[in-house]
Amino acid sequence: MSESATSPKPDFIREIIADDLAAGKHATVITRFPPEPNGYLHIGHAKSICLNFGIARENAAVGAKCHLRFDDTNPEKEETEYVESIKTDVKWLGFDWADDLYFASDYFEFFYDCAVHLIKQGLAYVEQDSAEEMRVKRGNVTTPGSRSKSAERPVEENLALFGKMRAGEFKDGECVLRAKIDMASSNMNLRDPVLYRIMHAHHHNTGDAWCIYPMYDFAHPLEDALEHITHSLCTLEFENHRPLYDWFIQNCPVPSKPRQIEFARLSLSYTVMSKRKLLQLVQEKHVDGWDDPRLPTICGLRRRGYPAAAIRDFCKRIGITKFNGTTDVALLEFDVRDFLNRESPRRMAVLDPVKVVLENWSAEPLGHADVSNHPQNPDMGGRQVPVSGEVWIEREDFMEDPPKKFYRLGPDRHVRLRGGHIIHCTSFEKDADGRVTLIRAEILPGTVGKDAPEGVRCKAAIHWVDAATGVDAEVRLYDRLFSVEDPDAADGGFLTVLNPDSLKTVNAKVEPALAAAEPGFSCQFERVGYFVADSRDHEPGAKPVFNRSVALKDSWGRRAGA
RNA sequence: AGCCUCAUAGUGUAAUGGUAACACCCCGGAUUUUGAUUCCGUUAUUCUAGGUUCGAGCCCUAGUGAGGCUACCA
Repeated sequence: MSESATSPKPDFIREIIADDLAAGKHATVITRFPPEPNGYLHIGHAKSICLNFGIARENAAVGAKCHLRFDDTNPEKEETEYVESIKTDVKWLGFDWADDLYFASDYFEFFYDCAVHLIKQGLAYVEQDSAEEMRVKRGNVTTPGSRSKSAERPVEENLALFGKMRAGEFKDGECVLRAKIDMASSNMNLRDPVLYRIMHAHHHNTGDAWCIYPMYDFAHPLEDALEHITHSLCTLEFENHRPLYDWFIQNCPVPSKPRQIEFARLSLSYTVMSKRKLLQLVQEKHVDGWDDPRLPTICGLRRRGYPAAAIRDFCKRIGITKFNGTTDVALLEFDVRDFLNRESPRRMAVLDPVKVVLENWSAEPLGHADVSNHPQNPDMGGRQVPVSGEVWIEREDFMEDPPKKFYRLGPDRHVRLRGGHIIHCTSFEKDADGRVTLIRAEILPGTVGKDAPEGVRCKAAIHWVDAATGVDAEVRLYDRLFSVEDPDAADGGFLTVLNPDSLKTVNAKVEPALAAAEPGFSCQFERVGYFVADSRDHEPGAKPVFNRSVALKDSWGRRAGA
């Protein structure tokens, strides 16, 4: 069992698609995930990826597909590094574009032809007003805009001018190509939008072949139509662009008529999701890089130990609507815990060790303890953990003066070493600061695999690591993701870390079986949380490094270890 | 201010015009060789006001609140 097998909720988009299919409007479904390669993917993109690739997968019976298309129409912000990272992350999330990998920049010639077509129809013209003049003449939401003299230029002149734009005879910003639609429209997007601007810039894909680049509004519908996309799914902020999208589909010589449908983007509590701010965090080195485990980037979540299947489960859980809300990260964390709980083997580790000396060990010495890898799933088998007369236990599992409902070790108390004996604490030592330095205890012979004998009160089993064979491991601790104090502050917003102690490193004792953990291996450290062998730092043969992934719930009303 | 979109427990989502529900979170209980898991249970919901209708979360009108648009970004 991996990912929960529940089929996705039939959201409004899937209903539209089902209706279109039933009505014979399309023989199949083709969707697309169209990122601009100007940054790394984050959990918000995962929602879109799961939607688009998910729909394709669900309609595989009619040959549905989902394209991966890089919307690379702005050479200033795009880099090959981002293209590669996006491919990696989409794959890691468990999706496959097969042969359908495209670049908007491969369609530049077609876009150009469409522009020429619009000019010939009298539907586009070369504007020589400056950006500032254009802004002023565009009017505002209450007052209609007005056209410049450029709009009256004859077709032949526009054609010649546009040819010169392409030929590089103008400098950046000297002129643009605009669609001729409606300067009085209540929809600002229709007030003669810019189609092409001049940029003498190097493009990651087309190099220096072009010095004019198409705008998103113009290029996107053409890209969709060219690829025979049936349903073009995008986020809510493009709602007002749909009339323009349809206008281009209507007025350009395109081979198909895609339909744009909008849904709400993901917003997560306590989390920065804007590409701009993520970029800032990375560039200003507030974080370790794009894959810093505190970041909500796909690679960050991966390094943090979030399974791809859990992210997919989460995307199913939150559904698709047009409601603009903020999802609590608790929903995400639940799916991660839920998946890890089912899939991760259990291992023992001690983060803050105190030594326990078992003074009567020779009364019933064990070579090893037999421990189940997953008590709820016997199929995962068990393992033998070496044990001797000295073990490490967690400091917080011993209390000198325990409160009422503390069930673990204390003076003259009993507790079970998981998979081993029940032990009885006989004495302990403290240093000058009152810190416990050593615990002395006795094993109760005959209690391995047996209930506590009559009269012995033992309600808990604690994890431990054998002092003789335990392995030192580096463990990186962190809890919450990054957050912004005031994202919309007048000063541009201050980026703050919710927990400044995040990402601190401690040295832990782990059982020998973990020393050989493969990168990406996740396990549950009993009563402490889920950990993953770091997928980036951990080199085979080196000392293992673990990241704490998601804390277990703690019965004291907080997250364990928080 | 004009136009567009949205509004269901604390959070995310369901509900051919016909008894408002599921999950998460929270709290309580049972089981437990992980204070986890599992199981059971508690609390709490249709933004407001009108209208249509035998009947409205759903349809209509107005209001309120939230988001988007006034880039040669996507």
